[in-house]
Amino acid sequence: MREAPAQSLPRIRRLRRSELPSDTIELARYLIGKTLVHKLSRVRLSGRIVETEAYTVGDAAGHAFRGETPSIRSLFLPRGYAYVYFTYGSSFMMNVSSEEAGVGAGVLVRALEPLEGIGFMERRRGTHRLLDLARGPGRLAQAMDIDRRYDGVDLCSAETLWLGSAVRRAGRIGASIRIGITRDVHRIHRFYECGSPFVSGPKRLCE
DNA sequence: TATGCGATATTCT
DNA sequence: GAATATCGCATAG
Repeated sequence: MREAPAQSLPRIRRLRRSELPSDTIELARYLIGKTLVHKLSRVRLSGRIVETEAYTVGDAAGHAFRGETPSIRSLFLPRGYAYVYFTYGSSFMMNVSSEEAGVGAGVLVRALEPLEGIGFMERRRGTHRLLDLARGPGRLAQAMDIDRRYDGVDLCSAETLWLGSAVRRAGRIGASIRIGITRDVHRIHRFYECGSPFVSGPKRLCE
């Protein structure tokens, strides 16, 4: 498998914090179509964000619901910081903090369309199936080599892991209930690019 | 395609 | 001890 030449992509510009909407749900929608970039010493990994979920203030499904503890402190940073945690004994997941300092809320990045470093992602994931590289939050973190080292980093200024501009306009954005939660299940806080095969979850949630 | 289950580790009760 | 913002494999249809 050969990698797509990076020069075929439009230049990816780092997003400034002032460009990020200061509301959790607006940020979740805004991030669809934007890029997540991880610069390693020899490769650059990047992918187009196609699926997110919002975990707002007062949301019983959100980790910040019961107040600040050391393990979730990154959710209480200003918008644009990474909150990375480990769960189910096997998966890391990455959120983007989404409110002002001291307020706990975030956006879970659930799926990417791989753009750069696809060979590296294939090796990390142990598969050559493009659709399975970053479809789902745990797979995404594994493909992008994201773990707790990145908990608390500023995605608007970090040298290694950052949010970038869109390489092409997002299609129509759909909304649905969220996946894998047991509390506040009714909230329509999941967003995705309609028709993208890189979106996770059952088909009935992708219309 | 859809559903079910076990694995696994960190955190909170 | 219980719960968990999941995954991958198994099985049935």
